[in-house]
Amino acid sequence: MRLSQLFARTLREAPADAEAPSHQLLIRAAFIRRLMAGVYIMLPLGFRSLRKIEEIVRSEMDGAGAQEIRMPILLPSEPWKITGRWQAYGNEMFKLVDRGGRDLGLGPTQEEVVTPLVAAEFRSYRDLPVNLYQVEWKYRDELRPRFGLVRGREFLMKDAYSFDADVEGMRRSYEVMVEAYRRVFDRCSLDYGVVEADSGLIGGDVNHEFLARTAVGEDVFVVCENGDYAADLEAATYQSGDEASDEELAPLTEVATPGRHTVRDVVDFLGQAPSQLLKTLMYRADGSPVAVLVAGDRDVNEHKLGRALGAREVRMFTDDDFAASGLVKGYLGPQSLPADVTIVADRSVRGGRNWITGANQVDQHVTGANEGRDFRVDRWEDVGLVREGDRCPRCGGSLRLERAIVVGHTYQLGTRYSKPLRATFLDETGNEKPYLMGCYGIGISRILAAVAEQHRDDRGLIWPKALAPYQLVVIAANMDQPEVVRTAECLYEKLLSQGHEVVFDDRDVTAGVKFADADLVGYPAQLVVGSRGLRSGTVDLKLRSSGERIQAPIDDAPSAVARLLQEAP
RNA sequence: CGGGCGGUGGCUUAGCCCGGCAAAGCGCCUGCUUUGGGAGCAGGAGACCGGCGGUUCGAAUCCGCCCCGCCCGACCA
Repeated sequence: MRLSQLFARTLREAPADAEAPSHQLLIRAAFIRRLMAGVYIMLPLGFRSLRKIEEIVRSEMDGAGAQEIRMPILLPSEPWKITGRWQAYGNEMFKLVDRGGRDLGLGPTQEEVVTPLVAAEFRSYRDLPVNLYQVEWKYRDELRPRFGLVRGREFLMKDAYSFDADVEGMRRSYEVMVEAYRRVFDRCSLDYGVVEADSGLIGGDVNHEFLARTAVGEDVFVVCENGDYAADLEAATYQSGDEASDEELAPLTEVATPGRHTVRDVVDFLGQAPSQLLKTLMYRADGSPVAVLVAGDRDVNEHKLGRALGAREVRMFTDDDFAASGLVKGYLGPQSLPADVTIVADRSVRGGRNWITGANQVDQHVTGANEGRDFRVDRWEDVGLVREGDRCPRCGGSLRLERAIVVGHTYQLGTRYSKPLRATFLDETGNEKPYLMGCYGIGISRILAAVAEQHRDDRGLIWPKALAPYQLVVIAANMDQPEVVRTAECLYEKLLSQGHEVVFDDRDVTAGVKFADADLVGYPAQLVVGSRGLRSGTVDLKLRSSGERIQAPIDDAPSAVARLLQEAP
């Protein structure tokens, strides 16, 4: 490809609406252009890199025994209504109505398509296991699209679905996929980790996220300083100091706290630490009222709360809920909650004594509140949100919060979909049983952003060979000198014929522009033909990743390029 | 959806407080001069200042409503 013809106009300055480095560089280097929030056009360079990722994923999926199919994006609503996800996905699913008035959706994921498909075709345990995958654009009306390709409303995903006859089989299929995922991310040169995660709307029990470490990322995860624990923030736990305080029990005393209804206001007013206040938060879990108790310096993890309660939907009390219940927002305490409220306390407050908490009246708090004597706890659960510095659940080491981009997520679904959709096979004894399923996603367009985020410097992108749109750029440094142009052209043709993925920068611009663009786009290697070298019969080679420059005789240039590319990461 | 910030030629921005000829750099076109790390000079094209309404003799500027985008948060590959 000649750059004079390539549909790629690089930008000297970052567009104002891009903040993340990967986003800015992908736009500046002419890989992508924004169409609207969370929706991007793939330009030739970006599309080539995206295809490379796709092919890596395909080869590893095929190698792991999965078979590629292609499922529709436009979906009927019925199976979604059966599994409850038509509602559960809510506004995150793009919904439309056809001319006949039927509800349709754009696919955010495809369990509801693949499960009935397999159930209709593979009816016997003899057919199992089977694993089907596709690479297709997905649609989710995200609450907040972010960082360009990192979280789009339209994104390219590889989704695979395994079907097994029993739990052991499902686990084996799962392991095979996890190993394939490791190879995919290794081949993409990603610095990544595997963590325990929350299964969200997909459901199921065991699941893992593959996280690419980045300074900007849509995801927060927790790691132990000793490296023995890592989990997504939504799933992370911590050791709670269970040792009971030996403090003497103080009497329950009301104190006036006029106008002070935030934790900060109250403890400052009373001259105490936030950890001494017992926060009482009202939730509705599948409709039932639940009070959650945590220390004043900790937040509730609603994902963990939902799981602890076995609830599908957990949301905080609205003002209407407060009005209907007669509880006083801002001055809640567990002492006088009605009997129909389930009181859930985070394990970390178990040892605490003499709490400050609300008095259930405006402008009143109490001190000296104690569990057992003054209030009851119906359930002790692990529902606290991990904070920086909490103790590791494995070793007690200090936990740290880091950001990452989730590039893959694997789930052991069990019968989450096969049961409601009545997707069954006949086992050895002739009994109908639901399939044991797994599902496995890789964000392909997201990998493009994650790799850009991890492989760059202040000059631009630094693509690993496996993902670079082209391996090499041949730069003619002096377009006014026919000898230079002729030599560059000749080398370009030769490299092309040898099968290299090479572009020829034959644009009529100054050398500086070409060098800057070559660094910005991030070709792994650059070959520079200029009048300076030509005098001594040489060309210059540069490795983008290390900045290493060498000279090679013109005749030897193609093999020198091949050797240099060998070295490139 | 809540909080914060923003929308002015293709891009980055100034102008907005304090109303009075829409401006600069980059990019683009023409010509000349240049040519190894985003060259120089000269000329040129390109903007109903996000939209609608209001105030005013006069609105990019003031007021109201709406739309769009970015960042933080709640959700996710």
